[in-house]
Amino acid sequence: MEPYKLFEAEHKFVHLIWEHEPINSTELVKLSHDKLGWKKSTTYTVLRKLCERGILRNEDALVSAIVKKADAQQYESQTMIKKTFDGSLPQFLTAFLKENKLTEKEAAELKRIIEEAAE
Amino acid sequence: MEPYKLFEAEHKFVHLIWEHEPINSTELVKLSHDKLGWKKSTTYTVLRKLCERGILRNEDALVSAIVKKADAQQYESQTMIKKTFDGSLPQFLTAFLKENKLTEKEAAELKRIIEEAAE
DNA sequence: TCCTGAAGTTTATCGCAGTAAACCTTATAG
DNA sequence: CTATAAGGTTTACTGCGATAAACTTCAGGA
Repeated sequence: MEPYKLFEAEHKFVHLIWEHEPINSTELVKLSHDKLGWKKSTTYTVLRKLCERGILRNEDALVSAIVKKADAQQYESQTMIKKTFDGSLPQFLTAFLKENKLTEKEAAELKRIIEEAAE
Repeated sequence: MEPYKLFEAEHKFVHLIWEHEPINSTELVKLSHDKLGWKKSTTYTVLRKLCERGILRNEDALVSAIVKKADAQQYESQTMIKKTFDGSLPQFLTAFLKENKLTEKEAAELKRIIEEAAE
Protein backbone atom coordinates (compact mmCIF):
# COMPACT_ATOMS: atom_id res chain seq x y z
CA MET A 1 0.00 0.00 0.00
CA GLU A 2 1.22 3.47 -0.78
CA PRO A 3 2.30 5.02 2.48
CA TYR A 4 0.01 8.02 2.66
CA LYS A 5 -3.15 6.63 1.15
CA LEU A 6 -5.93 6.95 3.70
CA PHE A 7 -9.40 5.46 3.51
CA GLU A 8 -12.37 7.53 4.55
CA ALA A 9 -12.58 6.29 8.12
CA GLU A 10 -8.83 6.45 8.55
CA HIS A 11 -8.83 9.94 7.15
CA LYS A 12 -11.22 11.25 9.78
CA PHE A 13 -9.35 9.43 12.48
CA VAL A 14 -5.94 10.77 11.54
CA HIS A 15 -7.29 14.30 11.28
CA LEU A 16 -8.65 13.92 14.78
CA ILE A 17 -5.24 12.86 16.03
CA TRP A 18 -3.46 15.72 14.32
CA GLU A 19 -5.70 18.05 16.24
CA HIS A 20 -5.01 16.43 19.59
CA GLU A 21 -1.64 14.73 19.55
CA PRO A 22 0.02 13.55 21.58
CA ILE A 23 -2.95 11.86 23.18
CA ASN A 24 -3.36 9.03 25.60
CA SER A 25 -5.00 6.01 23.99
CA THR A 26 -7.87 5.81 26.46
CA GLU A 27 -8.54 9.49 25.84
CA LEU A 28 -8.48 8.74 22.14
CA VAL A 29 -11.08 6.03 22.60
CA LYS A 30 -13.33 8.60 24.28
CA LEU A 31 -12.65 11.19 21.62
CA SER A 32 -13.37 8.78 18.78
CA HIS A 33 -16.56 7.77 20.48
CA ASP A 34 -17.68 11.38 20.78
CA LYS A 35 -16.58 12.64 17.38
CA LEU A 36 -16.94 9.55 15.20
CA GLY A 37 -19.31 7.34 17.14
CA TRP A 38 -16.81 4.51 17.33
CA LYS A 39 -16.59 1.73 19.89
CA LYS A 40 -13.38 1.04 21.72
CA SER A 41 -12.45 -1.96 19.62
CA THR A 42 -12.98 -0.02 16.43
CA THR A 43 -10.60 2.65 17.57
CA TYR A 44 -7.93 0.15 18.51
CA THR A 45 -8.33 -1.79 15.26
CA VAL A 46 -7.93 1.28 13.11
CA LEU A 47 -5.15 2.58 15.30
CA ARG A 48 -3.17 -0.63 15.02
CA LYS A 49 -3.48 -0.76 11.25
CA LEU A 50 -2.23 2.78 10.93
CA CYS A 51 0.65 2.01 13.26
CA GLU A 52 1.58 -1.02 11.16
CA ARG A 53 1.68 1.19 8.12
CA GLY A 54 3.95 3.66 9.84
CA ILE A 55 1.44 6.48 9.85
CA LEU A 56 0.82 6.67 13.58
CA ARG A 57 2.67 5.46 16.63
CA ASN A 58 1.44 4.20 19.98
CA GLU A 59 4.09 4.07 22.69
CA ASP A 60 3.17 3.35 26.28
CA ALA A 61 -0.40 4.31 25.52
CA LEU A 62 0.60 7.63 24.04
CA VAL A 63 -0.54 8.09 20.48
CA SER A 64 0.99 10.49 18.01
CA ALA A 65 1.45 10.90 14.28
CA ILE A 66 4.54 9.87 12.40
CA VAL A 67 3.35 11.22 9.09
CA LYS A 68 3.01 14.94 9.26
CA LYS A 69 -0.16 16.65 8.22
CA ALA A 70 1.52 18.76 5.58
CA ASP A 71 3.02 15.70 3.90
CA ALA A 72 -0.21 13.80 3.82
CA GLN A 73 -2.00 16.83 2.43
CA GLN A 74 0.67 17.21 -0.20
CA TYR A 75 0.21 13.60 -1.22
CA GLU A 76 -3.54 13.87 -1.38
CA SER A 77 -3.58 17.05 -3.39
CA GLN A 78 -1.07 15.63 -5.82
CA THR A 79 -2.99 12.39 -6.24
CA MET A 80 -6.24 14.18 -6.83
CA ILE A 81 -4.78 16.51 -9.42
CA LYS A 82 -3.23 13.62 -11.26
CA LYS A 83 -6.41 11.62 -11.23
CA THR A 84 -8.93 14.28 -12.03
CA PHE A 85 -7.02 17.02 -13.82
CA ASP A 86 -4.41 15.16 -15.79
CA GLY A 87 -1.79 16.53 -13.43
CA SER A 88 -2.49 20.09 -14.49
CA LEU A 89 -2.64 22.70 -11.75
CA PRO A 90 -3.99 25.40 -14.07
CA GLN A 91 -6.80 23.07 -15.11
CA PHE A 92 -7.56 22.47 -11.47
CA LEU A 93 -7.56 26.12 -10.54
CA THR A 94 -9.76 27.03 -13.46
CA ALA A 95 -12.32 24.42 -12.46
CA PHE A 96 -12.22 25.32 -8.81
CA LEU A 97 -12.54 29.05 -9.32
CA LYS A 98 -15.35 28.77 -11.80
CA GLU A 99 -17.87 28.75 -8.97
CA ASN A 100 -15.75 30.37 -6.30
CA LYS A 101 -15.06 34.00 -6.86
CA LEU A 102 -12.27 35.65 -4.89
CA THR A 103 -11.98 38.89 -3.05
CA GLU A 104 -9.01 41.11 -3.89
CA LYS A 105 -7.43 40.16 -0.63
CA GLU A 106 -7.70 36.44 -1.28
CA ALA A 107 -6.36 36.89 -4.77
CA ALA A 108 -3.36 38.76 -3.42
CA GLU A 109 -2.64 36.00 -0.94
CA LEU A 110 -2.79 33.34 -3.61
CA LYS A 111 -0.52 35.29 -5.88
CA ARG A 112 1.99 35.63 -3.09
CA ILE A 113 1.94 31.86 -2.53
CA ILE A 114 2.54 31.31 -6.21
CA GLU A 115 5.39 33.75 -6.38
CA GLU A 116 7.08 32.01 -3.53
CA ALA A 117 6.93 28.74 -5.42
CA ALA A 118 8.29 30.20 -8.62
CA GLU A 119 11.87 30.07 -9.95
CA MET B 1 -26.42 9.78 -3.49
CA GLU B 2 -24.88 13.11 -4.31
CA PRO B 3 -25.17 13.57 -8.04
CA TYR B 4 -21.52 13.93 -8.99
CA LYS B 5 -19.90 11.52 -6.61
CA LEU B 6 -18.03 8.93 -8.65
CA PHE B 7 -16.41 5.74 -7.38
CA GLU B 8 -13.02 4.71 -8.70
CA ALA B 9 -14.26 2.43 -11.45
CA GLU B 10 -16.98 4.86 -12.45
CA HIS B 11 -14.47 7.65 -12.50
CA LYS B 12 -12.27 5.93 -15.05
CA PHE B 13 -15.27 4.97 -17.10
CA VAL B 14 -16.74 8.44 -17.25
CA HIS B 15 -13.39 9.95 -18.16
CA LEU B 16 -13.19 7.47 -21.03
CA ILE B 17 -16.58 8.57 -22.24
CA TRP B 18 -15.75 12.25 -22.03
CA GLU B 19 -12.87 11.55 -24.35
CA HIS B 20 -14.97 9.70 -26.89
CA GLU B 21 -18.55 10.84 -26.69
CA PRO B 22 -20.88 10.41 -28.34
CA ILE B 23 -20.07 6.76 -28.73
CA ASN B 24 -22.03 3.73 -29.81
CA SER B 25 -22.55 1.31 -26.93
CA THR B 26 -20.98 -1.64 -28.69
CA GLU B 27 -17.95 0.52 -29.43
CA LEU B 28 -17.89 1.47 -25.80
CA VAL B 29 -17.83 -2.17 -24.81
CA LYS B 30 -14.75 -2.63 -26.99
CA LEU B 31 -13.13 0.51 -25.65
CA SER B 32 -13.73 -0.47 -22.03
CA HIS B 33 -12.30 -3.87 -22.75
CA ASP B 34 -9.15 -2.37 -24.23
CA LYS B 35 -8.60 0.45 -21.77
CA LEU B 36 -10.02 -0.97 -18.57
CA GLY B 37 -10.01 -4.72 -19.16
CA TRP B 38 -13.76 -4.96 -18.60
CA LYS B 39 -16.15 -7.58 -19.92
CA LYS B 40 -19.28 -6.58 -21.78
CA SER B 41 -21.60 -7.15 -18.85
CA THR B 42 -19.41 -5.04 -16.59
CA THR B 43 -19.60 -2.16 -19.00
CA TYR B 44 -23.37 -2.38 -19.27
CA THR B 45 -23.83 -2.69 -15.52
CA VAL B 46 -21.77 0.39 -14.77
CA LEU B 47 -23.32 2.25 -17.67
CA ARG B 48 -26.84 1.57 -16.47
CA LYS B 49 -26.10 2.70 -12.94
CA LEU B 50 -24.64 5.94 -14.18
CA CYS B 51 -27.64 6.48 -16.42
CA GLU B 52 -29.99 5.90 -13.50
CA ARG B 53 -28.11 8.55 -11.56
CA GLY B 54 -28.43 11.02 -14.41
CA ILE B 55 -24.73 11.18 -15.15
CA LEU B 56 -24.74 9.47 -18.53
CA ARG B 57 -27.37 8.78 -21.11
CA ASN B 58 -27.85 5.90 -23.51
CA GLU B 59 -30.30 6.55 -26.31
CA ASP B 60 -30.67 4.13 -29.20
CA ALA B 61 -27.29 2.66 -28.33
CA LEU B 62 -25.62 6.03 -28.39
CA VAL B 63 -23.89 6.92 -25.16
CA SER B 64 -23.06 10.41 -24.06
CA ALA B 65 -22.52 12.37 -20.87
CA ILE B 66 -25.19 14.47 -19.22
CA VAL B 67 -22.89 15.80 -16.55
CA LYS B 68 -20.20 17.92 -18.09
CA LYS B 69 -16.59 17.32 -17.34
CA ALA B 70 -15.99 20.79 -16.00
CA ASP B 71 -18.86 20.46 -13.53
CA ALA B 72 -17.71 17.10 -12.24
CA GLN B 73 -14.19 18.41 -11.87
CA GLN B 74 -15.47 21.42 -10.02
CA TYR B 75 -17.38 19.18 -7.65
CA GLU B 76 -14.42 16.93 -7.04
CA SER B 77 -11.97 19.71 -6.42
CA GLN B 78 -14.37 21.38 -4.05
CA THR B 79 -15.06 18.19 -2.13
CA MET B 80 -11.40 17.41 -1.78
CA ILE B 81 -10.52 20.87 -0.54
CA LYS B 82 -13.30 20.73 2.00
CA LYS B 83 -12.31 17.32 3.23
CA THR B 84 -8.56 17.68 3.33
CA PHE B 85 -7.88 21.39 3.63
CA ASP B 86 -10.72 22.68 5.70
CA GLY B 87 -12.07 24.40 2.63
CA SER B 88 -9.04 26.62 2.34
CA LEU B 89 -7.62 27.14 -1.13
CA PRO B 90 -4.48 28.87 0.18
CA GLN B 91 -3.81 25.90 2.43
CA PHE B 92 -4.22 23.63 -0.53
CA LEU B 93 -1.93 25.64 -2.76
CA THR B 94 0.75 25.86 -0.11
CA ALA B 95 0.72 22.10 0.35
CA PHE B 96 0.69 21.35 -3.33
CA LEU B 97 3.48 23.74 -4.22
CA LYS B 98 5.74 22.61 -1.44
CA GLU B 99 7.13 19.85 -3.62
CA ASN B 100 6.22 21.31 -6.98
CA LYS B 101 8.23 24.31 -7.97
CA LEU B 102 6.99 26.48 -10.81
CA THR B 103 8.64 28.06 -13.81
CA GLU B 104 8.09 31.78 -14.30
CA LYS B 105 5.81 30.99 -17.18
CA GLU B 106 3.63 28.66 -15.13
CA ALA B 107 3.49 31.17 -12.32
CA ALA B 108 2.33 33.85 -14.72
CA GLU B 109 -0.41 31.61 -16.05
CA LEU B 110 -1.67 30.81 -12.57
CA LYS B 111 -1.68 34.44 -11.58
CA ARG B 112 -3.70 35.25 -14.66
CA ILE B 113 -6.25 32.60 -13.73
CA ILE B 114 -6.49 34.04 -10.25
CA GLU B 115 -6.93 37.57 -11.48
CA GLU B 116 -9.77 36.48 -13.68
CA ALA B 117 -11.53 35.01 -10.69
CA ALA B 118 -11.10 38.14 -8.64
CA GLU B 119 -12.86 41.36 -9.41
C1' DT C 1 -36.47 -20.51 -41.58
C1' DC C 2 -32.48 -20.26 -39.36
C1' DC C 3 -28.39 -18.03 -37.87
C1' DT C 4 -25.67 -14.46 -36.28
C1' DG C 5 -24.42 -10.40 -34.04
C1' DA C 6 -25.96 -6.18 -31.67
C1' DA C 7 -27.84 -4.54 -27.50
C1' DG C 8 -28.99 -5.20 -23.06
C1' DT C 9 -30.71 -7.48 -18.37
C1' DT C 10 -30.67 -10.72 -14.45
C1' DT C 11 -28.43 -12.59 -11.11
C1' DA C 12 -24.23 -13.69 -8.57
C1' DT C 13 -19.61 -14.01 -6.70
C1' DC C 14 -15.89 -11.84 -4.18
C1' DG C 15 -12.77 -8.87 -1.70
C1' DC C 16 -12.26 -5.36 1.26
C1' DA C 17 -13.32 -1.25 4.22
C1' DG C 18 -15.89 -0.41 8.32
C1' DT C 19 -17.26 -1.80 12.62
C1' DA C 20 -17.50 -4.25 16.77
C1' DA C 21 -18.32 -8.23 20.44
C1' DA C 22 -15.90 -10.83 23.35
C1' DC C 23 -11.94 -11.94 25.38
C1' DC C 24 -7.26 -11.17 27.68
C1' DT C 25 -3.63 -9.17 30.82
C1' DT C 26 -1.75 -6.33 34.17
C1' DA C 27 -1.70 -2.85 37.76
C1' DT C 28 -3.65 -1.14 41.80
C1' DA C 29 -7.12 0.73 45.25
C1' DG C 30 -9.79 -1.11 49.16
C1' DC D 1 -6.98 -11.45 47.90
C1' DT D 2 -10.08 -9.37 44.86
C1' DA D 3 -12.83 -6.10 42.07
C1' DT D 4 -12.13 -2.73 38.83
C1' DA D 5 -10.21 -0.02 35.23
C1' DA D 6 -6.62 0.71 31.70
C1' DG D 7 -4.95 -0.94 27.63
C1' DG D 8 -5.18 -3.74 24.54
C1' DT D 9 -5.95 -8.30 20.78
C1' DT D 10 -8.64 -11.92 18.28
C1' DT D 11 -12.01 -12.93 15.55
C1' DA D 12 -15.85 -12.06 12.82
C1' DC D 13 -19.99 -10.07 10.59
C1' DT D 14 -21.70 -6.97 7.08
C1' DG D 15 -22.53 -3.92 3.27
C1' DC D 16 -21.08 -2.43 -0.83
C1' DG D 17 -18.14 -1.54 -4.93
C1' DA D 18 -16.15 -4.21 -8.68
C1' DT D 19 -16.77 -7.58 -11.91
C1' DA D 20 -18.88 -10.93 -14.76
C1' DA D 21 -21.46 -15.47 -16.53
C1' DA D 22 -25.42 -16.61 -18.50
C1' DC D 23 -29.56 -15.48 -20.43
C1' DT D 24 -32.87 -12.61 -23.50
C1' DT D 25 -34.59 -10.12 -27.39
C1' DC D 26 -34.70 -8.64 -31.87
C1' DA D 27 -33.27 -7.20 -36.62
C1' DG D 28 -31.43 -8.53 -40.92
C1' DG D 29 -28.75 -11.52 -44.22
C1' DA D 30 -28.17 -16.26 -46.38
